[in-house]
Amino acid sequence: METFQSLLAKKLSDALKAADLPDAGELTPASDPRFGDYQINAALVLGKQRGENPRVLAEKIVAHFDAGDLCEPPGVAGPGFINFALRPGAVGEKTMEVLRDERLGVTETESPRRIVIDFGSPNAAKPMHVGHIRSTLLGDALARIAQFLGHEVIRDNHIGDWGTQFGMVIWGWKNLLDRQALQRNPLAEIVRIYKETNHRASNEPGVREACRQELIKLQAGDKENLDIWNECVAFSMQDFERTYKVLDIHYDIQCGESFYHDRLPGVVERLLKGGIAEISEGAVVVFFRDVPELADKPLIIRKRDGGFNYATTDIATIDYRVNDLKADAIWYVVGAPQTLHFKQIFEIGRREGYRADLCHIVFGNVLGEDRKLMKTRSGENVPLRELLEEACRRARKIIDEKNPDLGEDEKNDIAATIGIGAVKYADLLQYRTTDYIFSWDKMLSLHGNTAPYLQNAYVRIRSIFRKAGNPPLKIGRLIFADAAEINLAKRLCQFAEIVPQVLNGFRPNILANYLFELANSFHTFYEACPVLKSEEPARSSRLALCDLTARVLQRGLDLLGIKVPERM
RNA sequence: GCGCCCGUAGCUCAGCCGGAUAGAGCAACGGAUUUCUAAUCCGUAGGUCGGAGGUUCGAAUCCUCCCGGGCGCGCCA
Repeated sequence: METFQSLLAKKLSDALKAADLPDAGELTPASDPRFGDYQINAALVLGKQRGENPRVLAEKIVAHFDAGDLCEPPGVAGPGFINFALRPGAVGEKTMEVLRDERLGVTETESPRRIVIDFGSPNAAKPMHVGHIRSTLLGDALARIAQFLGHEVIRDNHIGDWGTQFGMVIWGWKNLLDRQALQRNPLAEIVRIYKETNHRASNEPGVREACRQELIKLQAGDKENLDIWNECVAFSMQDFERTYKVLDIHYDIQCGESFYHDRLPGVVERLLKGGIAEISEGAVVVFFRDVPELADKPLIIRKRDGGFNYATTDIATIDYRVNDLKADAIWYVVGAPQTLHFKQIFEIGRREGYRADLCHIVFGNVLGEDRKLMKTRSGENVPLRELLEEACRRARKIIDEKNPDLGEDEKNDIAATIGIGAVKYADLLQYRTTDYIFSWDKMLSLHGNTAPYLQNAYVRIRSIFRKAGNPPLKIGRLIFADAAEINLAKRLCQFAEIVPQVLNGFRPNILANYLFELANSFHTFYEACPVLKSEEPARSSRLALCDLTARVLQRGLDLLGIKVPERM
């Protein structure tokens, strides 16, 4: 479906051609409502290129512009902007078109790609904590949006299940394990033995060496150690799954580090043979002498002791995703500290001749309200499950105050929808690279740009339809008697313009912001325009606007991984 | 030392491939409620966009330097 933006862009292109000018500038929403709905700076750009007066050029373009029924004849303003104001009739028709469209006007991409999205990636033998939340939420949202836009998405959980920590876990398992505690809470017991072993290993050289030996045995395929490892990983996965269920996160594949274990020797051999890697000080190293930025940043892919490290694994991972999964693009949703690492890894990918589009999608830290990395009072990472439970608990408390008559089960369901939604929305609302200050009070606030605010707009609409007995929509034509109605309609038409932009720079925050503005426009409409009490044909028209608003809110929030309640 | 990221209203943040008078939310202040859920709406006030130069008709945005904060830089992941 064409958007207003694409329609205007076409007409503008025609006008430029007719005026014997090349395409230039960018058609954007008007920076101020006083300038209309859209604007373009083409005349300014062309004026600069050709050394001509931009206002004269703008007049020339406008003279050739065929507005049709779409908009008023465009005006020239300021230094040479061309402003477009949509005609109400065109807004009405476009809104009806969106109303009839399952996809709410969003067209699928013309160049679908197969995209592997690597996000989440917790470490086995440790519970998930706040440090995993941004990668998980951001990756999931990008996956949902890319999929909706018609890409083939493979969500991959690259679990850290083969690190050196398993030497300690296995030693602890053999020497410290409390079987009963394991049965009660497996992951907690694994964490306990890991911590205790870690503590002892740093004080007792004998324990340290014993752990090293356990790791070597594991990597050599020792049956007993492999069994222990398998059990630990299984317990971890169960724990992750519980959290993923709460968060409504789903993976297509979960190829952790261990999946690549037996491919590592081949990777090193190939890179050595291809001249990409060389031996230096006993280790196998890749140098990037011709890349200024990396010239003094070599990458070790096999340690002097013959062991492999995570760089080797990541190269093997690219191999698999490109050669076996046939990925056109791989998106790594991984924190900013690993920027250098991915530059190195991607450069190796290029040297291997891979054409896939490799992106490191960085994001900032989660900070506490003291502006330092978010930790518990005792200085440990905040377990994700506890954080999510706290969100639901707080949401529940507010529901008890606001709507005490709801049933117990419904209250709990709503609390989960609101609490989890609040956590997700607060995170996604912010541009991903900025550090994010975690604040319960802000995200669950009853006021402002929060998930509950957006959910409330949806709930108000559902309430209207319940009260009206869920009548079938009578789709006649829309009536714009009040400014709030046409403003809402224009906003609804913008959904199709916003969604594709999210992938340009990986910015779910622009979708979150759009949804806030939509909810805001709706609330204004809601205050100004009674729906059920109004006479026909306004009543049907307003019901249609309500219905479409609900659908856009629901779909938009769904693209962010957020659910909506029917009541709250 | 080198490299990357960040510095915008009292607070939290948008805006950053140059464009019109720099926008939200919170907090503050003033209004609106016989409610289709006030978890709402309307309004007021609040800024040398860290600083200094430069490019440009035009700079929060691009370039250089400086200050301040974070992170990363060969055998952890």
